[in-house]
Amino acid sequence: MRPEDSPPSETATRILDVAEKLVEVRGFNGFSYADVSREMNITTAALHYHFASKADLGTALIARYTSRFDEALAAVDARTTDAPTRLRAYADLYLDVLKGKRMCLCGMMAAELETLPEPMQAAVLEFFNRNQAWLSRVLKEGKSRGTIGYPGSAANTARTIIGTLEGAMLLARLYGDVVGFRSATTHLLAGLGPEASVVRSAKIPVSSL
Amino acid sequence: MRPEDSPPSETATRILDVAEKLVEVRGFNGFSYADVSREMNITTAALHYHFASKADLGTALIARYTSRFDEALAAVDARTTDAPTRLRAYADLYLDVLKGKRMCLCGMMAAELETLPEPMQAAVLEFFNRNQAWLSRVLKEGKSRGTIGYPGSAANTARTIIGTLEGAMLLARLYGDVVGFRSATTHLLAGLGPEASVVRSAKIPVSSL
DNA sequence: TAACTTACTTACTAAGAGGTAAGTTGTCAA
DNA sequence: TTGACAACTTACCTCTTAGTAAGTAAGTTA
Repeated sequence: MRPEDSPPSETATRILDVAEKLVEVRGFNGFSYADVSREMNITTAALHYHFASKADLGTALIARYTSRFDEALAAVDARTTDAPTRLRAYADLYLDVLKGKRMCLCGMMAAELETLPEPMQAAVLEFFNRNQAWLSRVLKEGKSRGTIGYPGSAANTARTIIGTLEGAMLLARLYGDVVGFRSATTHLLAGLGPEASVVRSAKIPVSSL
Repeated sequence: MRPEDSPPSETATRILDVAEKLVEVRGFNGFSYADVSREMNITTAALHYHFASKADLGTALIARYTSRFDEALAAVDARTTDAPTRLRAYADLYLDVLKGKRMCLCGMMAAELETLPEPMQAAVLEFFNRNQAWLSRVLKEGKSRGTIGYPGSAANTARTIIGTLEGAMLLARLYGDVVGFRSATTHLLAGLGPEASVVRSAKIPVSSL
């Protein structure tokens, strides 16, 4: 077994690349070490050398995905201070993943959550918590500057945004078109205009409390 | 093997019940015949008697789920003619499934789509097509009566609605609360008020075309 | 140059997957 | 009362799964 905490070797990186694609297309329960090994001309034993167990591989996948997302969000922060533009940029991050019949890695794992080993479950939750925290921050800033509006709490709205984007990805992949994803994000962001702060006089009734 | 096209026996129904719950919690790739047999005090061979292959079981699951949904939609149609009320009722259908840490059966299978045998893939797509058709009809009726508004095509809006609800379920299950789901549906439906027909003067810029 | 490390391979194992063939039991119609 | 059938069980099979143990070739370090 290879030493821990050392910078990931080139092979380890390639394994993560192949495995990530497999998870995003087939899910964590939908691929095996054999699939990865086949695509790499390497034995499954070699995979175990780099990632002792499948759970370890899964945890590493989520960790890398999360930190990439963190970097992307930091880049968005650096690029603009305008909240609506930041939200649009956030939606575009999902768009990048979607190309190539893929789902968001963590969206996929969220669906399979109950079957995942506990450390992976915690890591998936952490990914969404970070997204929610970033979005909440942007939403609050936007509201205080009057560029954005939403009813209820920022945290709840953030969660709604994430859910909408994950769902839009699911459907876009199903129908094999990116156009549907675009219209969904447009609809979503349009609903976050400044006027949305006002609680709408519910034309559409709220059912059972 | 049992004769086909006969009305499903009581045992077959129970198998479907148990399997459906397993799929909604763990996914189609996340359970085995052994899991079902364990929960039923029956052998796996008996399962094969009722459903020759796992693919057959999966197809039967989707068929039953789809026809139940069809019935529910027909019931909504019978209950009210008001488009906004119909949409709210539609969202409430998802809410029923969500209780008990479950995902929509077909939402789950949509995530795993690439790993499913082709007949199941077709059946999943059919489920979403029917939902889209029903929603499109309701949306068009609502628009013509001025009770509902949306930009772009009814088909695209319908797909957005489905995606939003599926995504909201995913997140609600992840965080173990139904409240988030409610706020997501409220946000969604609020964005379908009559004034939404007007193409908004995009406060939030549309990025790359 | 001996000792150690890294990055693998070969060759295995146990458990679990989906699936099958043949036999058993109970019910019911002719 | 017999034979046919539905609804199973027992006892298997084969393949795939994750995982392991032992060995090896190519460096690297002391």
